[in-house]
Order: sequence, then structure tokens, then C-alpha cells
Amino acid sequence: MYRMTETLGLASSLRRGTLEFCVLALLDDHPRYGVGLAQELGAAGALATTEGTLYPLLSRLRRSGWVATSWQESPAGPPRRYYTLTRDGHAALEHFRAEWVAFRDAVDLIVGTEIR
Amino acid sequence: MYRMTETLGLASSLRRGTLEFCVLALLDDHPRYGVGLAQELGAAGALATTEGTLYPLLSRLRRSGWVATSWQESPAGPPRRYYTLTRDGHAALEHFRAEWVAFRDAVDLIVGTEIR
DNA sequence: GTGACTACCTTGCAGCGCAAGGTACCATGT
DNA sequence: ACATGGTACCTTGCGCTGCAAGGTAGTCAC
Repeated sequence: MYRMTETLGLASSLRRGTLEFCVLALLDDHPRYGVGLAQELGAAGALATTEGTLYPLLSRLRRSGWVATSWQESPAGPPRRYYTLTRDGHAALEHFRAEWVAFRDAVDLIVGTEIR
Repeated sequence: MYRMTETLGLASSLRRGTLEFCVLALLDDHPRYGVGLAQELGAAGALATTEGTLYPLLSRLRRSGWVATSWQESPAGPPRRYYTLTRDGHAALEHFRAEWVAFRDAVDLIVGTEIR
């Protein structure tokens, strides 16, 4: 019998390597703060993630110089840290797009999911 | 300046989580041996991988019961270990296809690569 | 027997997503 | 002033998998 428990981590494995670029792409649209990013990714279904993933990820992006941050007052609550795409971040995103398309098409071809 | 060295591992990160299913898909076509699989993946460009990855991966598939193996003489060289997709393996592959399509479309939508 | 080719296997590591734990600010009510 | 609830951010420990590097072993030709 096919064991469902052996694939429960599949979506998580798929996210690995792409999630940070999805974050860059969201920031390409306009600056956002942490929880806002989490909500947008959650809305994308297959890209939903947790704070334990998101904040270290944002920290890595910051240290890479791909995003810059600034603090702003929130309407009613603690201050929010906004993230903005840098020039380097934009370049990294462009590079990812090319790599992703090549990878995606290769997988589609082998797996047989290219018919859309 | 955008640091190219920071993305050299990008293709590798993308492969993570999908490579084993690409192997299952190749075996869905017909049984193959290790080096043959490596060559097919290599031909797919973005899915090229190393023996250090492939053999532990095949070992995991075997222990999961997703593939069965048998030894066959080679034309001129050492014997080859052939891998065949099991019923469980086929089911796992079908499940991956659904998850992959959902994930792929979500990334395409966010990153802006949905126009094909 | 030696060397080249072919095929398979294992080990150690880096890096990232998850789960769980934590700190801190603001607003409201007592 | 203090407690509570909501909001926002952060860190740590872990499991997992692809890569790099090291290894064993069978076949064939010389």
C-alpha cells in the first residue's frame, strides 16, 4: 500500500531553493513587512511558510545585500520592519527567473506535466 | 555589484525535492541502471547530478519500496543494477505530479514566469 | 599481472525549511 | 500601575538531501 506519510514533506521540499526568490519577487512589486509577506505567501497556497523559515530567510537576504530594511510605525501595534529590494536583489531575481524557467521546463518534460 | 558566486548553488537547490521524482518518472518509462539514469538526467540539463547524489537517492527509493532492483550482465563490463518502478513508486509519482503542478503554477504566478 | 574502462557505493558536510521557544511593543480594561 | 490580548519580530535545534570526495569491484585488452 502506498504510504501517504512518506510524502507529507513534499511541498516543503519543493519550496526549498525557490522561497527566497518568491519573497524577492513580492518585494519587487512593493516594499512589505514580515507578516505581510507571510500572508501573501500563504495566499499562494503551495508557498505558505512559517515565521521560523521566513525571518531567517529575510535575515539572509539582508546580509546578502539583496534587501534593505527600515522601521515604520504600524496603525495600531508594534512597529513594523519593511523590506525593500536592492539593485543587487533585483539582479538576483532576474537570474533566478532564467534558472527557474530552465529547471521548470526540464522537470515538466521528464515528469510529463508540460501540457498546460 | 551583484555577486554571481552567491547563486552558483541555485540549480542544486532547485533540484532538491524534485530529483527523486524525476528518477521515478524515468523509470516509469522503462527500467534503467544507475549510470543510464545519470546520463538521462544529464541530458535534461538543469537536472544533471552526481553519483554521490544519485546512489544514495536510489538507495532511499529502494528502502521506501518505490523501486525494485535486479542485476544483469552488461555488454562489456561489470554487471549493472537495474531499477524498476513498483506499484507504490508509481502512486508516489502520481502524487508528485499533482503537487508539482500546484507548486509550479504558484511560483510562476508570483515570479512572473507564467507566460510560456 | 597491469591498466583502463565501467559500475556501484559510502561518508562528511553545507544549507534551508520546520517546529518550538522566546522577546517586545501597543492598546484596552481594571 | 498592572494584566491581558493582539501584533510583530527573532533565535535555536533539528532533519533532510544534493554535492564533493573517497572508496571497492568486475570486465577486457595488452
